[in-house]
This record gives sequence, structure tokens and C-alpha cells, in this order.
Amino acid sequence: MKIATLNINSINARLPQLCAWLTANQPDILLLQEIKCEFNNFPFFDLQMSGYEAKVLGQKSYNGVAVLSRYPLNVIQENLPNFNDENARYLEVETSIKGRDYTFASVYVPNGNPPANNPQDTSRFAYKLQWLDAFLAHAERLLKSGKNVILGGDFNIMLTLHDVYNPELFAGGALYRPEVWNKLNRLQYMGYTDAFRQLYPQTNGYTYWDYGATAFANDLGLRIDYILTSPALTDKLQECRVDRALRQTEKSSDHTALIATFEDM
DNA sequence: ATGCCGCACCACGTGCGA
Repeated sequence: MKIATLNINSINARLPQLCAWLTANQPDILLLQEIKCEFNNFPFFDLQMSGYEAKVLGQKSYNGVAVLSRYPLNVIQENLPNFNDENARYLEVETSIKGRDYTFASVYVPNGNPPANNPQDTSRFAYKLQWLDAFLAHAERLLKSGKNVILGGDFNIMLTLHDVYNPELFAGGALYRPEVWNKLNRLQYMGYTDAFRQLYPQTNGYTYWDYGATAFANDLGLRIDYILTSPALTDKLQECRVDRALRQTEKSSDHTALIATFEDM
């Protein structure tokens, strides 16, 4: 079983590239973030032609999450329960693959940095922490249900020195400070595993590079996209890799895909 | 090492992303 996640930064701006990538990589599931379109503008037909069913929680211009699958999906949760969110950041589905049931969630954690014209504004960071609290509460319920769970997406958190090309530059920002480290660490204490770090404790594993010309060439990246696995799936984890080649293609997103493969259960 | 890039939209300027 092959599972991938990608912050695509507009699905319609990159549809031919996405279809080519799906054909070349054939993931069973692709979790998408920042599709930047409403349901009515989602390219269901093109993806169907590539062999994928889609479930979509859309939003005009900003945010928006989706799950693509080679197997039939059932939507379980649109947005987080017990959290009134104006933004489309969480979509949870269930599917059955080779006789086993799985829960997949596409996750787009708020950025949390203040707007450029008001650096003192902390409201966006407060929203990030509140969003994460609701996400953690729901993730814990999923784990306690005993389901096979994969939470994948753009978490907008660099967790360690290995996850950021220049720690001093990002220190104290909304993506790299104790309040958000604590949230991601708590997910791990409750039983989820960071699939990439489990296999590669030292390498950088960057999944995002700024669009500026020098960023990718000099590997000035951030590891902010994660695949988190529940214990039974962690036990079946075979590989987890960053698709750097995708980031080098024409008109790439500023993120690239993170791909995990699992032994059949 | 900053949104200088890129995307969307009541669109030729602004808001947003990390």
C-alpha cells in the first residue's frame, strides 16, 4: 500500500502535472492540501481518467483539502468536530484495501504567522493553537477507536534542528516554537509515529522550498509535511521518502510529495 | 533569508502563503 501527501498550491494550476505524477507513481491514496478551489471547480473528470476517485472539502481561493483514491471512499468527517472553522482544513475518509479498513485524513494546519502589515497581531497564532487542540482531541479519539489511521498533510511545524535549514532565522516564528512543538510531540506520545523520522533520524527530509530561485538549488528547505501512522500501521511501514524530482518539475508547487509504503496487513 | 515568487480574484492591486 502506497500513501502520499502533497500541498499542491492550487490543483487547477497544476492539473496536467498532477495527472502525470499519479500515472508515474500510482499511489493508492493521495492526500491533497491547498487545492484552492470550490467543489464545483474541482477537476473530478481528469482525475477519474487517471484512475482516481476524489472526495473534496473545497474553498474558494484559499485552503481546501481532498483525498484521491484508487479504491472507493466514504467521507467520515468534514472539518474537525467541536471546532467552528471558517476554513477547509480537514477531511477524513474511510476505505477498504485488500480486505482491511483504513482511516485517512488530509490535514492542513494553519500557518499562524501574523499578516505582513501587522506583525504584532497574534490572532492567527492563537487560531493555530486552538485548531491543533481540536485536532489532537480528535486524533486521540481515532486512536482509541483502534482503527488503522493515517494522518497526512501540511502541519506547518518544523519539529527539530534537522527540519529547518536555518534554525536562527525561524526561531520564534509560528512554525518553530515550543507551543507547536508540544502539540506535535503530544501526537507522538499518544501513539502516532512520524513515518519519515522513524526511518531517517538524522537526514533533513525537507518537503518545502521557497519559490525564490536559490532555495531549492541550495537546499534551503523546511520539513513541514508529515505522515503520521497509528501503531499497527507503523509496524507495517516499509519506506518513506520525499519526491524531490517533483519539486524540480516545471510549474511545481513550493511543496513536494511525501510518500510512504506499507506491507499489506 | 525577505515573500525578491506564485496563486486566486468583483483583477493592472491586494491578500495569502512559510
